[in-house]
Amino acid sequence: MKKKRPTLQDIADQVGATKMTVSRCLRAPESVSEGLRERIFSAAETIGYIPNRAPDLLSRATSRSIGVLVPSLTNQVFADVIVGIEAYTEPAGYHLMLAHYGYSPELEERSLASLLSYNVDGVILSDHQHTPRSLRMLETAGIPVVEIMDTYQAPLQQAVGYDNVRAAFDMVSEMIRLGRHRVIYLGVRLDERTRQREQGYCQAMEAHGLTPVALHSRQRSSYSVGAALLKQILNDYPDADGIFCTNDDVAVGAYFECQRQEIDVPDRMAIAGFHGHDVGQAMTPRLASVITPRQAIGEAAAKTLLATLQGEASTERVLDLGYRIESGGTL
Amino acid sequence: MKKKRPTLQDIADQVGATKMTVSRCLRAPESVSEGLRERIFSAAETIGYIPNRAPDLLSRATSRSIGVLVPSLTNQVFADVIVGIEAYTEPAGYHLMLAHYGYSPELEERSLASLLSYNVDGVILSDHQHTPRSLRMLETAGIPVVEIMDTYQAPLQQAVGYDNVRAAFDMVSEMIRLGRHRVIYLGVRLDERTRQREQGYCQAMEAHGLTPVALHSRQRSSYSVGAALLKQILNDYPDADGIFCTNDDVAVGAYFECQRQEIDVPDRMAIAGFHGHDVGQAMTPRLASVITPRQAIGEAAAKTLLATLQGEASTERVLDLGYRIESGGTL
DNA sequence: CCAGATAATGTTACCGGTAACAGTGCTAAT
DNA sequence: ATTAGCACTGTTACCGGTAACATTATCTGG
Repeated sequence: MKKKRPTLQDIADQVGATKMTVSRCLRAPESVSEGLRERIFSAAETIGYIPNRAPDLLSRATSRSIGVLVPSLTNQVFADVIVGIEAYTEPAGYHLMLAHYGYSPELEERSLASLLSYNVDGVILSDHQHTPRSLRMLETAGIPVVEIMDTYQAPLQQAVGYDNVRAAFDMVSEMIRLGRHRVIYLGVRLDERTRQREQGYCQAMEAHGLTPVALHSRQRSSYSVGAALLKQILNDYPDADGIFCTNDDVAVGAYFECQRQEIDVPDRMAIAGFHGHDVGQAMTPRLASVITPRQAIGEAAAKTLLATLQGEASTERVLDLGYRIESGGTL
Repeated sequence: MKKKRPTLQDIADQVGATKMTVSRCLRAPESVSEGLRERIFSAAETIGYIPNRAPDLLSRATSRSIGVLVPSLTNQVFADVIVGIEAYTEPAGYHLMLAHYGYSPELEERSLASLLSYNVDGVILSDHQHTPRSLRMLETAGIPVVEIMDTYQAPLQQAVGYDNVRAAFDMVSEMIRLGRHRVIYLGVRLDERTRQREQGYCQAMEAHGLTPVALHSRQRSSYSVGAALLKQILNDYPDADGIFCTNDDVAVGAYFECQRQEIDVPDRMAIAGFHGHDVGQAMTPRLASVITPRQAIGEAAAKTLLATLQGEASTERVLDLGYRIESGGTL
């Protein structure tokens, strides 16, 4: 026999009123007479009342929660995004329901179903690739959806991000401009964005009459993958003079390997990463990278979502927050 | 006029049955006649039914969700822990409700109240310092609680972690054993564990008749803080021959600064960190660090919590998962 | 051929807040 | 004195599943 947790009724019993009055008192204290108000508050305190979202949730008002789906929680990129989201949702009294799906649309579907079963008021998705079922669910749920991390051409509803293809194009163009002509692309885990960046890389190379060469690893991104890929390059493409990595982890890992093999960076090998994470920006030489506005993306996505929830008609469908090419000291 | 999302009743209407039958069909298909079963499933499909946790939540059964409170989402440590937790909760059909509190017990209280209002079935806390109100809420909520990241002497219910004081003591002892006698402690953001590690550091120094010196930064942990603190040491304690950092970020930042100033590591300056993150373990020389079982902590915490929820009496209150001293190449 | 088991479905009530509406008692103005 | 008006409190119903119980149809064995 476990004692159940206190309800409004328990407070009401204590002060000799109805739960309706108690409810009112807690939501609009001034609408209840002073004496009663004091007794209600003190009873709530001593009894240890904890508000309960469940009824609200059931009567379809609002769950005051936002579902956030990210491919990975350990990826620093999404940690930054989440911080940005929270910066807006927390003050607004919204709670985040976080789930990750390991870059798999099928798992995304599972997680999405789970989130929707909690009646989230809106969702933020980190990809544009969704299963037909996911699309169905989102449609029938009838809630605001924001897709982040790219300027998707045809967002479900709204998108916030930057142009991955163009960012890669710009970075590789810069490398070529600085005299690199045998730049190799390093990709890991073939997700959407890795492909887009490869596309931008290829476009830049071809625009300058150069031959694109891409190396991939199936493993998840890590420093050691970067190191392994660099070794492979030294072996298979000994005349390569630069690498453009799909993210900073790979780039830093490759740089560490260069250090070990006493390969001069950037003289012998230029290295560029993506995202501009702390490690790369703190080390010497500073890592060349595409600095992406991760936190700003989270903030903008949350802001947009909350605005939509407040019924404010959203003007634009795609919000491009851009990026910045940081040449650092490795080009 | 927005169309509301489909309910069991909608399916029931479609197939000419009651929602009770539909409910049964979805939960135990074999208890419904074959023909009806098929019609129900196909109706559910075409109508786009999404399960709804709200009623369950309200009728106090189970929310099938676990609240997880971490001080920071960007801190790699907790990302790892969360992955460990998910590894257990996800297959069990539990959803995580994540919140962070920026190392502030007051914010922890706020977040906790929010989590409890969603009727989470259990909570995992990353600290042992709680406000009186938080303690009250946990008590009245009457749900399982696991405190992680240390072997707290007197856990609220159960604790999973490692001994921060002893870990620091062991690492510093190792540094002293290797001939370092003027080791300095670098702490950031004075949270509980930073203090515990300082305590272990002091104990080790004093045990060898050495004078402990601690430097602190109020800022949050980062590579640049590590670099800044190292500069300060070179200035204020020019004869220091080693640093023990409260975490790897600070240690790696300090190492980068040594590189810039061409200070030989470890000959002139030994560096040790805490947690054994990827960067430190991937770089050359490998960073000396206390390798903590972060993911295992998450797994064990989730496992314990789920076991308690299943009514299995838990034997031990404190689970010590230990740590490992990695000497790397910086000692 | 019927009692009684068995399978399949229906009925009712409940969880805990709150919207909507309905009092109740008092003051103030006609 | 009557009544409108206001401040305060109470009553009822509802949200959507499902436990518990009731009912009906079907079947089986003596």
